Amino acid sequence: MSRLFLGYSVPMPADPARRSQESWRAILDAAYALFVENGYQSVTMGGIAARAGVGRQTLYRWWPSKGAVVFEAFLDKVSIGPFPADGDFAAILRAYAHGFLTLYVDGAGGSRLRELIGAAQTDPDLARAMAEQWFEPRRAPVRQALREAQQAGAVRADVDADTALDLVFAPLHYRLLVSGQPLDAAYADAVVDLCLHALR
Amino acid sequence: MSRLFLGYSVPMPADPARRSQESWRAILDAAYALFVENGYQSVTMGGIAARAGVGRQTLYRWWPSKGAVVFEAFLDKVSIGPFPADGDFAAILRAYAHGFLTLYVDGAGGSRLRELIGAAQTDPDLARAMAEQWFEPRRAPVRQALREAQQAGAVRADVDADTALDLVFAPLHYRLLVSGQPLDAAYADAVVDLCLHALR
Amino acid sequence: MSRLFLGYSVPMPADPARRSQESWRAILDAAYALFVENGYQSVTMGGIAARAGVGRQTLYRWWPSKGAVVFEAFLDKVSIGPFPADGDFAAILRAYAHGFLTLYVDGAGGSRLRELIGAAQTDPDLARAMAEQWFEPRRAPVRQALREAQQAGAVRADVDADTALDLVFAPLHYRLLVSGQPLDAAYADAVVDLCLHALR
Amino acid sequence: MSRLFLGYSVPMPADPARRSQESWRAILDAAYALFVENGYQSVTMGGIAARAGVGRQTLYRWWPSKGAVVFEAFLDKVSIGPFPADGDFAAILRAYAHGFLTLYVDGAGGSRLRELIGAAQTDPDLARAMAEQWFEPRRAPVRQALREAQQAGAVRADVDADTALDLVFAPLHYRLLVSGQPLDAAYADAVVDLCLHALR
DNA sequence: GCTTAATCGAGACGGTACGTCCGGTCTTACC
DNA sequence: GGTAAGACCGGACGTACCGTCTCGATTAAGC
Repeated sequence: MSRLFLGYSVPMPADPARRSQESWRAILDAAYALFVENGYQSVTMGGIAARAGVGRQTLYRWWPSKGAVVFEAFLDKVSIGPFPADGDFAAILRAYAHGFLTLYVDGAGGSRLRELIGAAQTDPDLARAMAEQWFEPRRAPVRQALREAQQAGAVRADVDADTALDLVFAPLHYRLLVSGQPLDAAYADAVVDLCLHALR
Repeated sequence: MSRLFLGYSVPMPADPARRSQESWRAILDAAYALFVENGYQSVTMGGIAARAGVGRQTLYRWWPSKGAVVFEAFLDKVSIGPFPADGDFAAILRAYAHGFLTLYVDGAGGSRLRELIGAAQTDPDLARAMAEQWFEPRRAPVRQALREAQQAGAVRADVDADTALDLVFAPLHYRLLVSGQPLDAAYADAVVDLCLHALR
Repeated sequence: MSRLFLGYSVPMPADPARRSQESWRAILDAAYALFVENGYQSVTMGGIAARAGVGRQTLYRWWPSKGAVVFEAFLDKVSIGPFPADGDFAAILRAYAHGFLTLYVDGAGGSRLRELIGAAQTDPDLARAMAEQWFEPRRAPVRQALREAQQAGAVRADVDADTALDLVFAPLHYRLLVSGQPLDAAYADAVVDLCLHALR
Repeated sequence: MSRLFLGYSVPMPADPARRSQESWRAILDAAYALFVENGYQSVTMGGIAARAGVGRQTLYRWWPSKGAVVFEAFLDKVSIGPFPADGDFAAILRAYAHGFLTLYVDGAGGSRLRELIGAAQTDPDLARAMAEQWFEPRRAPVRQALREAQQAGAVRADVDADTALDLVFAPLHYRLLVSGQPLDAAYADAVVDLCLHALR
């Protein structure tokens, strides 16, 4: 038997109700602190356990890998938004674009997200967990707003919603992960404008 | 003293003219083979050296890290294009989009590129090298074609060229690296169409 | 408060009358089976508990250590003798020598005794328990017979009884534990003969 | 291919000539110090490596187990004798008996030997190594002296030499390892006297 | 019969040692 | 001086047990 953890399928580790809340808290705190301070690479299972004052086995009992712990710690600490979810579609789009931008550029943990995405390239479970737990929840309201705008006739109805969403989310992450070119407010605005133009 | 290697700054390791061509060849072949067969994570410096029949020190003498060797091996083996560089801008854009798509989806080494990009998230030297040696050379001709199209009046002149390029390159990499949604020809076409619409 | 267990002094664990007879039986059976099958080293408290279908705490409640459980299981299962306790002293000596020999060479649990003696070298409690519960009960009748033989004038009276006993018991255990030389019936006979010669 | 180490058969670890003399010295010193200070049980491979300022892998490269390291360290540090090897057989016997006695009772490392013998009960390689490298070299001169005494007619010629030797060596080790009764000079003398009586 | 307390199976917990793997440096002998 | 070979120190890995602890469920006495 097995259970799902953030999309991970791991051997059933008995009853989650029996796990120690103190240890769980201490582990997430320690993992996040080490992640933010020194970066993903230098986080180690042993280091997290030591900082949390916890046995190493306790980590392995509840998480299958370093990526899983760090990502759960990330989810536990980092939030984005909330943003206006109704009203002008253009404003919604702009709010989200600037929200991501701020997170990636300013935020302590946010600016480390790219390292997590990097780790996910060789860890399919982490990749799935991140897609489901982090990205999709942030795309969903925008997708909803887009559909409403399409029904209202403010946006072309012949475009697949996810493809349209990618038009604005993708460039931000492309600069974050790939191109190395500047990622700033002016760029976010330009992308949003082009996107709106494409969708009109 | 130091020299530049693919953007890496490494301590000057004596006279490059004296390096063994056989070893160099064997190392790149071994590194690429291991990379394609088992993935980036499981490539090790020792493994490359053993497979190449080479001393471990020889790797460290000429490359600063695993990422550097593997990326040079990748550059050595994987190519994309050439694509038509003049004529209809839309056709050029489409050719490039499909070129990347094919590489990432079909190609042996190409489908491993995402792992290299992943590694680059915690290795700034590798990130710079990849941006300069891999991505920029593939963007340059498209940027040139875009500018000519702008001068010809076929494309809006009030858009920054790199931002415009991102509109088509970014979504492909976003789906590759982040979203987990399908990356196929229909998507590439849709993205190109939207992009052209935005730029008209 | 504390109680004595086979020479161990352990914290008093409440009322022994309340202990579960089923668990006690199952534990001794499991411990002995694991000991005989895989040897002392590979016996673990957790392994015993699992095989006995018993909680780990139940072991720790009634026994202070692995050595204590295994030795009690050993005592519970392994016996030697009885041997003729009166009559010719030489015959008694020979009977005991061959009894030990058979146990060590043939017996399932007996041939594992050397491992228990080994463990006792770093566990004073186990050493004491073994001396009192295993070795002394087997020496006592021989000592008694020796003293009677001394009084009857069949054996020199100027020799300390324990020293004399050692002359025959020691070589058997020396070959078992130390020298690695063959331990067989011919050797046992030779030792007994020499011993009798020394004591005449 | 493999090589012999103190009777151990281990996978061939390349050229012993290349091993670091400094590390080798530091390891034996550290192992012996920890052994004498805290006892065999509490010696760990990691502890030896740390105290020696050596990588853990270096231990595993050259020794197959804790027992092997500690025993080599023991051999390196602990000596016994030399004793007079010719002249009166009784005197030789007495010298050896007192030599062992002194080692086991007084000596720092010597009094730990029983723990090594204990470990050997579950480690056949260690048992063999100890028999060949420690015990046999100490028995050999006495065996030689015994044979000369037999030829000179001072000792019965109808007794197997090793059996006769056991008569005096065994009781000392029996009290050390098994019986828990006092091991002192008076006992050693009594044993030697009885032994000489048996052999006359 | 009811309550109360100790024992039971189960298993999570903080630790410690294991033996392996790899990173990056160094040494040696050959070319 | 570059090279193949490989020993070296360091340190992270994931596993196995240790001995303690907490949890309900069960059981057995004493009221």
